Order: sequence, then structure tokens, then C-alpha cells
Amino acid sequence: MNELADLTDEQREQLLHTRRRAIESIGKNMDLYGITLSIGHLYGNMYFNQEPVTLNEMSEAMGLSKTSISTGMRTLHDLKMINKVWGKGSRKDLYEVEPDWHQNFSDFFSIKWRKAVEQNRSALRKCMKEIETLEEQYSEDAVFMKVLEHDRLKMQESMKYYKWLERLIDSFENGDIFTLIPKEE
Amino acid sequence: MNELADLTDEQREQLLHTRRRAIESIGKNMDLYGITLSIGHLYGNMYFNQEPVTLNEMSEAMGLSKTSISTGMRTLHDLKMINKVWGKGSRKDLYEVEPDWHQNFSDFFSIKWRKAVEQNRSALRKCMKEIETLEEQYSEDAVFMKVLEHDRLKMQESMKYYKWLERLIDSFENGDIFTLIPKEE
DNA sequence: TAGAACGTACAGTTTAAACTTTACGTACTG
DNA sequence: CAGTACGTAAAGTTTAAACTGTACGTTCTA
Repeated sequence: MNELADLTDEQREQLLHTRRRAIESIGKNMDLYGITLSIGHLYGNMYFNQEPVTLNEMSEAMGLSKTSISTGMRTLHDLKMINKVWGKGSRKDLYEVEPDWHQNFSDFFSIKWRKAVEQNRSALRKCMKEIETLEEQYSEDAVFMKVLEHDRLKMQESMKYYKWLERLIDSFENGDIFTLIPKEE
Repeated sequence: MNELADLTDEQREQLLHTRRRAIESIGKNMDLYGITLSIGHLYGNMYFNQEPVTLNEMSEAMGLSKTSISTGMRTLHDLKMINKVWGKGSRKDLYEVEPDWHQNFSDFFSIKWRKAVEQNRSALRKCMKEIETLEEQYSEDAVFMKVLEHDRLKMQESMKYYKWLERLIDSFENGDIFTLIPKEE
């Protein structure tokens, strides 16, 4: 269970103390991924573990109920930030952090941003259709037409942005971004 | 005050009904920017306005207290998603949406992600220093050394990612991203 | 200079999120 | 086939966030 069992008490103490700063910082800044502080800490605590962890282990380590850890793990798993591992003879679920953070980042954008962009594009498309219908209907009414044109132009501008964003997300998804901005300097 | 005053009741009705889908969608998906749903709606409602709006106008339009609108406006302003405008003879604060969404996106990353990356890098740097000190101290202890090395390698990997991410953020901030992925297809 | 309009700090209230406890379905074990 | 361990759904509780109402400082107006 405890991969630090072979260390002396003093060593374990020093190690955990040293790790803490990194764990706290990583966990805290995961709100960027829309993740709550305690789930961020969960991830941070898993970060240094060499071996995959179980629900019970993390529950005990963090002083949270097993249910909380369970839902936290699912959240992290949905975002592909941790992996479910099939371990030896254990019938417990085992989890470990996905070590490739570049991949992490890409997945996050694919999952979250792609969905949002598609929803907004769809809504804008429908809205523009309706505006165009109104423009046909009221083509004689100069005052109304001016307002309608304003709305249409505004949405066309937004559409341009969304198309650009989709190409950016594409580049994350297919890895082209790492040609444009290489992993190694 | 009301830029739609010159329209007939029917026209205004149709227009607002048509706009609503876009407003809802835009507002809803702003949780990606760490923004609450109602502030997202505030932004969505401002989106179509041709003229800058005041606190009172939006308060009435959204059925929220002026205080709520005030704090919402500040949040949006901090993220540079809206601009404070100095209008004619009015002494009310006037706000309008920043129309350049590419710029919006860049600013968001500069503000939010840059800070997080710097914090994490700083924490990791300190943590690595301490690990190295321990490695000197316990250089004879093979068991402990193995654990320490594992931690150090893990953090070095993370540092690579953060350096990459900083270069990505740089490209947003200085606009290079729009050379790599052009606004126009 | 008194009075009104404006934006926001602050304290209090309501609503939503996080977390726990209990209970249940499933899959191993003897 | 009972008995046990495991993960999670569901309901209940606690904690935090969102929102409101009041009050105050500032700035403009008469």
C-alpha cells in the first residue's frame, strides 16, 4: 500500500514536507480547468505517487469520505487527467495521473471548448437565419432594417472568431500545435 | 436610453425573441472563462446593444439588483471583456462589450493562465531545490535516493510543459498565434 | 453649501454547491 | 449460496457562493 514504507520516519517527514508546496500550487491552480479546490488537491496528492492509488488510500490521506473521492476521481477521469489502471490481483479500482501534460492540455480543450464553440455556432447560425427572414419580411422598413443589419454583422464577426477557434482546437487535437510551437525550445 | 424605441412593439418583440437564443448560448458557455451563469447572461445581454449601457438599464433589464450588476461589470471588466466608455454629458458609468473576441481570448489567457503557470513554476523550482539538497544529504542511502530521483524527474517533466505553455501564452500575447493560425482561413 | 444621483462596500439572506451518511447493486470468496 | 468488499446513487447536512438592501463617500447641480 504505502510506497514510502521503506523510508525512515525522518526521511518520510522531510519528503512530504518538501512535496507539499508543489502539491498545493498544482492543486490550487487547477481551477483553470474548472476544477474545485479539493479535487485539485486530490490530483496534486496523486501527482507524486509512483504507484496507482485506490479510493480508500486517498480517502484516508485527504480526510474525505470515499464518496467524495469517488466523484472527484470521476471528474478527473472525464477530463482525462488521470487514468484507470488494471492492477495485478486487486479488484479495487486503481488510478494514476496522466503524466503527459501536453496531452492533458490538448484533451481539455478538445473536451470543453469544442463543445462550447459548437453550441454557440449552432445558436448563432439559427439566430442569423431568423434575422435574415425578418430582413426579407421588413425590407421596406428602413429603421428596422438598420437594427437587423447591425445584429447580422455582429454575429458574422463572432462567427469568424469561432471558426478561428475551431482551427486552434483542431491544432491541439491533431498535434499540429506542437509543430507550430515545439515542445522543446 | 432605449435604442429600440423607434421600432413597433411587434418588431421589438420579434427581435428580442430572435436574439434570445444567441444570448442564452453565449452566456451559458462563458463558464469556460470561470464566469458565473448570471454574469454570462449579463454579457450576453450587452452583446447586441449598439450603444453602451448603464448599471440601471441592465439592472432593470435583467431583474437583478444594481449591486449585482455592478460587481458583474467589474468581473467582466477585469477580464477585459467589456470596456468602460466615457459618454457625452452623462455622469453614469457606461459599458460596452469588447467586440474583438480574438483579443478577448488572448487577454483571458494572459491574465489567468500566465499567473497560474508562474506560480506553479516558482513552487516547483523551490521544491526541486529542496529535493536536490536532500539528495546531497542522503547520497549514501540508495532507497531514499531512488524516491528523490523519481520526484526530481517528475518535476523536470512538468517544467518542460510549463515552459512550452509559457511560449504558447507568449504567442497569444504578442499576436504571433495569428501568424501560425491566421484569423482568415 | 445643501441636495440629489451615482457606484460600491458591507452585512444579512437566500440559493447552490460540496461533502457525508446511509443504502444498494455487483462481483468476488469460501 | 451466504458473506464480504467494493464503487456509487440518493438523501440529508454543512459550507460557500450569489444576490439583496442599506448605508456611505464622491461628484455634480442649483
